[in-house]
Amino acid sequence: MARKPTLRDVANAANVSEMTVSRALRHGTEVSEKTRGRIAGIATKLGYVPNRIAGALASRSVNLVGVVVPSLSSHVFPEVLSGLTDGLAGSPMQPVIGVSGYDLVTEEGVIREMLSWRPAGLVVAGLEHSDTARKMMANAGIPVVEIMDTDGTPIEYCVGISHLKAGRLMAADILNRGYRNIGFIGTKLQHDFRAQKRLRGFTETLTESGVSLAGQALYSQASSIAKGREMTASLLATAPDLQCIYYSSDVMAIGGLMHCLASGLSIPGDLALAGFNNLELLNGLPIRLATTNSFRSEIGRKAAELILTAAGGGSMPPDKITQFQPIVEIGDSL
Amino acid sequence: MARKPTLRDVANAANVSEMTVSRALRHGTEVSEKTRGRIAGIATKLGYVPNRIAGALASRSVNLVGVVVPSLSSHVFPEVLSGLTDGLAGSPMQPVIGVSGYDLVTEEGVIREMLSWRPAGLVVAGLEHSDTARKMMANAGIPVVEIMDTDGTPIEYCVGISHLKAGRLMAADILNRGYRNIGFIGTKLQHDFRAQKRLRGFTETLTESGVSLAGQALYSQASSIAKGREMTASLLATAPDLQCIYYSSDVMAIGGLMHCLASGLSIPGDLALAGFNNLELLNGLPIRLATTNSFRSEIGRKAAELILTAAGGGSMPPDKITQFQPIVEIGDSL
DNA sequence: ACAGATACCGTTAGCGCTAACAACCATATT
DNA sequence: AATATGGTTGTTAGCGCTAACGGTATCTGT
Repeated sequence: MARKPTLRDVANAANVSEMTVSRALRHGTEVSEKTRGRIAGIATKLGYVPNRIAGALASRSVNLVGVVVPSLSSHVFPEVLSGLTDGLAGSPMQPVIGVSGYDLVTEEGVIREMLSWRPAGLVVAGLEHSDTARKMMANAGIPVVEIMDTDGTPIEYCVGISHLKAGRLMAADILNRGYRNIGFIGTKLQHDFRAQKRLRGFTETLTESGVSLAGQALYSQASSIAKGREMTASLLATAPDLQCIYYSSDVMAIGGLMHCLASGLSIPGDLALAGFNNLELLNGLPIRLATTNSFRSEIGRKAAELILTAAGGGSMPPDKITQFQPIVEIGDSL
Repeated sequence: MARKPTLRDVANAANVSEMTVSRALRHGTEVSEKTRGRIAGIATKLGYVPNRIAGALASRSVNLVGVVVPSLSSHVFPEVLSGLTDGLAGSPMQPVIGVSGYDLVTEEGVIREMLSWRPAGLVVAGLEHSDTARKMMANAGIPVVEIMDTDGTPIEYCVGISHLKAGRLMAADILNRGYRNIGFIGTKLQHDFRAQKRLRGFTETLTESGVSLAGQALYSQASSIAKGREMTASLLATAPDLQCIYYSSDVMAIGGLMHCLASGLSIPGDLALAGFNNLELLNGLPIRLATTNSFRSEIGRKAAELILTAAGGGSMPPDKITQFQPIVEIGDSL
């Protein structure tokens, strides 16, 4: 009993052909209820686990959806994934998650690996990829959905928000409230293209009003409350008359809030704060931080929907790009 | 050019046998450098992507490691996964992530799905599984590592900490500091077996000192700062003379901290707080919260190591259980 | 009673790749 | 010159499953 039982073992034990077992164990149609039951019993008794590798090869179809995200530790992609999982629930499709680590070379490898398993669809975060990765996805012959971002040219489908616009909207709100001495604190700007775009949109709108960034601090590593707090302190040390700081993420903004709590700065009187993402984490804090809703789970759900209709041969929506409108939540920190 | 190119297409174009192409594209050994280069060129020109499904079926080996975790949104499992990914880096193994949603029935389905792809190894969170799931894993013929928890009987290998002990240690520390009026706030207790065990260990040690829980609040949904804050407020309303609260997670404890900040309670003077996990999130807060280190990334790394040596046919460690010792970080909140 | 429909099950021929072995050639060895 | 050696390529036979089609028995309607 060293070898795992195969379809043939079940077929022999049940005195039917392999095909009958295959039919009985999959849909159960075209097989009499009596033999179906008998086969099912024998299969469980033998501990038979179907071999999808063989099944996929024979049927040339795989019920997997590849999902490639930059990171799992940022609070944002897990929410996208949960939206995607919800959207896939009820269908036979299963998500397979790959992590690119915000690195295009790694991403290319992950995508290549995923495509070699011939998934039914591919969901990838971002619009920026290596040339080879882009070519592979374009020629994969499966639906490809790029998510999170809409500022760029998608390979095929695209679901997300405009981060340029998100930056612009926040800048406009900040300017409207009369702030002129404005700073920015960001992390991972070299690798996080969406954070770059928010900063670009933000500064563009400031410039249009004749305002320029009064201070800026960048950090190459990941966001954290501690880093946000520390960077806020040091930025204020170099630019003491800052009235408002825009952060590349909510987590960093919470760090800013912690600095204000510790040094007795009132918000928004002494310092106004704004983050991005509208994370669940913001609820329960001493003050409602300004942020922008990024529709993470909605994006995941919509991506799942696209993959499912495409894989089901359904008629696809004419517009390849699904754009959600970033919504600024003012909170009490502006 | 509708059909994806196969090994045969490349072989025909290069005027060699399929086998030679297969060899050239995999290890590159047993093939002259000249033809290897020619084949590689033709393969890229044709946009050939190897079909691992066929390869896996033929070679009866798959370089995937299945990983089943209850959730991705809890801050804790992403860290385990990153440790695991690090441990797998440099090997040909790739992790495939499945989410069980803290539900044993869902977990069984996810495990079945994973095993049907015949992975090289399986990593599963927790020691509690359905009977069928347990049987499937035991008969899978691959290395199985249960992680996070060591309080129970593992199927094969097991890497984690004793949550019973973690609860006991924290209780001892709290008692040592003289607290006698002690409460507990927890989430997901029906489904999170490890949180259950911490609570059990905690109350056991209290009982041994003749102390019983002076108050307790449970919530069935997921942890969040907002919920922690809210539950702290309501628990204090029913039990105003509580001196100390033990939370099932750091995130909930942060909520407790937020309540204290908002209502002017001093920590630990008016109320002492303790969480669990030692999340990165704790850094940068106004006060260092007491917590217990749960060695998340170390667990992931060790699990990867076990899978790799088992898959490589290496000699496995004699002890099936790798136990890390939970370390209480007192911080400033006790 | 007989064509046609229906339900059930079997046979054949792969899916695209690789393990295992066989074969060949050039060079080195005795 | 005969033999051995190692490097390089080809051939054969599946891996475990399913699509497509074929067959047989039972049933239906007229």
